Amino acid sequence: MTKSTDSDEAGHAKRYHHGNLVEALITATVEIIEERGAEHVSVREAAKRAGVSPGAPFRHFRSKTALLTAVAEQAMDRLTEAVAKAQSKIGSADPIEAFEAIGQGYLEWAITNPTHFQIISSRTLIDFEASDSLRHQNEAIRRRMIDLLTQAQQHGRLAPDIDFDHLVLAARALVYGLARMALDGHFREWHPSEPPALAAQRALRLFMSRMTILSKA
Amino acid sequence: MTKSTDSDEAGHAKRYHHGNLVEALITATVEIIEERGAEHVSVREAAKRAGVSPGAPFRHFRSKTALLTAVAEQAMDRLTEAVAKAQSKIGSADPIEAFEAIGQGYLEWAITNPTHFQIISSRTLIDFEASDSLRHQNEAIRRRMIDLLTQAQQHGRLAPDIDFDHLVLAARALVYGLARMALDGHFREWHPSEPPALAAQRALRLFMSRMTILSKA
DNA sequence: GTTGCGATGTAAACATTGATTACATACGCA
DNA sequence: TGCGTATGTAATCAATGTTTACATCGCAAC
Repeated sequence: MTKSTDSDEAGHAKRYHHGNLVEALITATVEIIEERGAEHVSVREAAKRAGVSPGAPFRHFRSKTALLTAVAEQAMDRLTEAVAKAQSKIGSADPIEAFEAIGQGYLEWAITNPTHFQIISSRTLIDFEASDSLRHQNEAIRRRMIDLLTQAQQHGRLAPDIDFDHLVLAARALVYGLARMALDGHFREWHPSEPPALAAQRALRLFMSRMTILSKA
Repeated sequence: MTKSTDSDEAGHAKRYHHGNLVEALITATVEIIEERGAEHVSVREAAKRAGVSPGAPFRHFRSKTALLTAVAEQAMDRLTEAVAKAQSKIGSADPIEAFEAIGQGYLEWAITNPTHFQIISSRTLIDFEASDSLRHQNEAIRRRMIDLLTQAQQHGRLAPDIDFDHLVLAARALVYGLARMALDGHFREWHPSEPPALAAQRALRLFMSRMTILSKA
């Protein structure tokens, strides 16, 4: 059978202008990260998958780093969304429960989406400082955590002798550490009957239970 | 001034055989990681710094990954040494104190030597599974942590209702998370008056104090 | 409609990189 | 002394990031 025009994999007619190259490049890049890891992304490969010439990506991204940063921004949007959803899911207004929900939402998302989490947490492949979106969303989550713990402290739900700043630091480090351990394959030696995501959840639960005071209700 | 022979930067006569190329390449690679990050190491650059042709490194390392893995092995040796020293430094035989000393030694080393820690914790640039040395030393530290907590439990120094496996996981995640946060620049927003290494120490101290029971002595 | 301009693509080129191959040299042991 | 093998060089290859000159399309103004 003959075709009047060339076509790409999806069967669309191959036009000179792609129409949605930015999105296509980001999608292709995510695919490559899934297959080979973020360190082994190549712009040319992404261009090829988008059905476009090697130079085309540079019309939209100043550099390879800029492309990867765009991927990170998309990923951060999804993380923020997942964290928000985890918070709204628990009806409770209890600040401790809300705080833990952030951690659980973060953890679940990071473990379920290792590809996206990998690109977010990398600071050598992307230009974190140059992206307002990345910095602001990161800061927003951090501030929300501090707010919730401040509320908890005011309600007498934290041990009075506890150092507030270092508790926040420990909580963030615990969640971040669990997520990165999952990503870096540190769970390979874990009990096979308990999935990593569940183990991480329980470690966080343990931490919260020892650091906080149960509500009187 | 005239020289009878060519010489390298250090002034040694340039011989056809380098004499200690393996070490020189590892050293050069560490330098490059310090300057540009582990992702941007190039074998050719390492060869140039060692005063040798671009193909020479491949006589000693099958691939770029193998070179980076060798760097990781050297780094892991030093980490093991630092952890051992931190343990011997505290005279106490108290298992809880020994456990915390491991964490503090690990943390201090990782924060003081970000370059070496970076290459150890990367799992996409090196071939962790292929290196007996890396796997064994990693496993040794992990086993030592479990041993110490087991002893602590037997001496009644852990809360009886605590889940042992998840405590070990949380402890490891906390230390690993703190180390990676320092490496990834997450401490930039921290109080300038308290250095990151100290803040991390205190977060770990807080964790330990809430998870364990004070000795009667 | 036609025109024309800016946005978006292509093709070709360049320097750099990881890796291989054929050849050169020198160390150390018989 | 002589020779084999470990270790180096030089040349080469394909892949990559990025730039430049040119081609094509989309769309607003006339």
